[in-house]
Amino acid sequence: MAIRKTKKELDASTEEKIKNAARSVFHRKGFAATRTRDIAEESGINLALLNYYFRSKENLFNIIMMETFTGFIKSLVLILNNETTTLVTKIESIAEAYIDMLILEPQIPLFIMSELRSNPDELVKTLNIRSALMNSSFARQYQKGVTDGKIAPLNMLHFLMNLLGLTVFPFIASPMLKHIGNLKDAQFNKLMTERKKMIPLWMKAILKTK
Amino acid sequence: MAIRKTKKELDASTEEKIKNAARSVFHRKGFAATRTRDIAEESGINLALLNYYFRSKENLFNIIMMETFTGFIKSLVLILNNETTTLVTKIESIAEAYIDMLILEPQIPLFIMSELRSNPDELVKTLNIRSALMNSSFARQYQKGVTDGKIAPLNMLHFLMNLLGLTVFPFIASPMLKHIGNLKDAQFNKLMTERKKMIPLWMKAILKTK
DNA sequence: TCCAATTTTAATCATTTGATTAAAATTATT
DNA sequence: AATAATTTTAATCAAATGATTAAAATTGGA
Repeated sequence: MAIRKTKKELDASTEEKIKNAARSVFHRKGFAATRTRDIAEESGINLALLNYYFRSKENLFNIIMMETFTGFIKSLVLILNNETTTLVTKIESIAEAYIDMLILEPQIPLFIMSELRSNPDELVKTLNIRSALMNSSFARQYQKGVTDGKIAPLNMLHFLMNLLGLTVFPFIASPMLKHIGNLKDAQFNKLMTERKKMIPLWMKAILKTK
Repeated sequence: MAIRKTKKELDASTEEKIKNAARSVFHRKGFAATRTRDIAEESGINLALLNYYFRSKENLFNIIMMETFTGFIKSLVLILNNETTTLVTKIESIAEAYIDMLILEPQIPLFIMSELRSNPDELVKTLNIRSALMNSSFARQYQKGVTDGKIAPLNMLHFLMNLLGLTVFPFIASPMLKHIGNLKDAQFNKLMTERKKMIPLWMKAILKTK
């Protein structure tokens, strides 16, 4: 006999509907420009339900922000901590994973960076990305490369800025870039897909620069 | 005899005081998070004066946005249109000019990109960066380099993304980067200053990548 | 010095917006 | 089916916010 689910479980749980709408609106407009009524409307619920389930706009936002940020960082940390891959493979994985992700959710980087500007690093500190990166397999491979003279002796942060700059920046600047190149979304995405192969080549060239 | 100035000219013109405060607050918090009262307070004026001089928050914002954006693009267009410099020199000039600018005004890129997301390209179209770039000295040098086989055959937009990504992105991601590297402002700026020399080297390496 | 024009202020409006409340509707339990 | 618990709604509140207005103060010119 089929298991009987409660109504709540059946219709995607109102709570989840609100969160999905909130995620969409917050990502698109940011905290300050988002009205709780926007979220209510987009999720097809009564405004009061938002406060019933989440107590406040701020609380709902913090939940979304936390999920979004951890989701964004998780892939990076996972790849950098993989003990079974080479440094070059890690670069390839990051370019591929992030560009795939960002083609699907292009608003995420700008959302995160904008909101981090107002929120004085609380969240960043909580997740402690520093120790996750500095003790990673990648960090050791990078240091060894430098010591062995196979990598130009450069602060690892430069490496990170370069990799993320090449990968993430185009999505942040996409309104400008689309205009300059007269590109539709599909053409822009095609360019980004090309970069999945190119960025590793470029990063290798950078690593060897003296 | 000394020329007698009107009171308006003497005390930096109320209008200018309001604009300066508005620029500062808008750059820091963005349009939606900015209260007209914030601007009034920061400029030491009565709230009504803002509307007396600028009619509305939106109008004042548009003025600031226009000035900021043109200021940001102007350097780029000027350098790329210089007929007397080589392509490599142009790269060096851009890295140097932008990093110098951004060390002084690090909020500008995030401000521009955030606001461009809501404002569907109106402004971008008005300035018509496309034609300014596509007909530039740089564009011709780049195409010639590709035809002569001295530059890897790549869409010029990739080049632009790379140069701006390496130069501008660190300032957009600075809250995260400062945390990861445990950096104070001065240390961060020192890293950025290092990049003025490194970015041209990296870009040259990228241009040769096949 | 006096007057008209400009600038500034204090008070107030109207709307927007986040949040609450009490009642209604629905669901789960007995 | 009756009752208790949960969920949803409509109405409303209070504070925040952009804007206006009428009066006061200041300024520049006659």
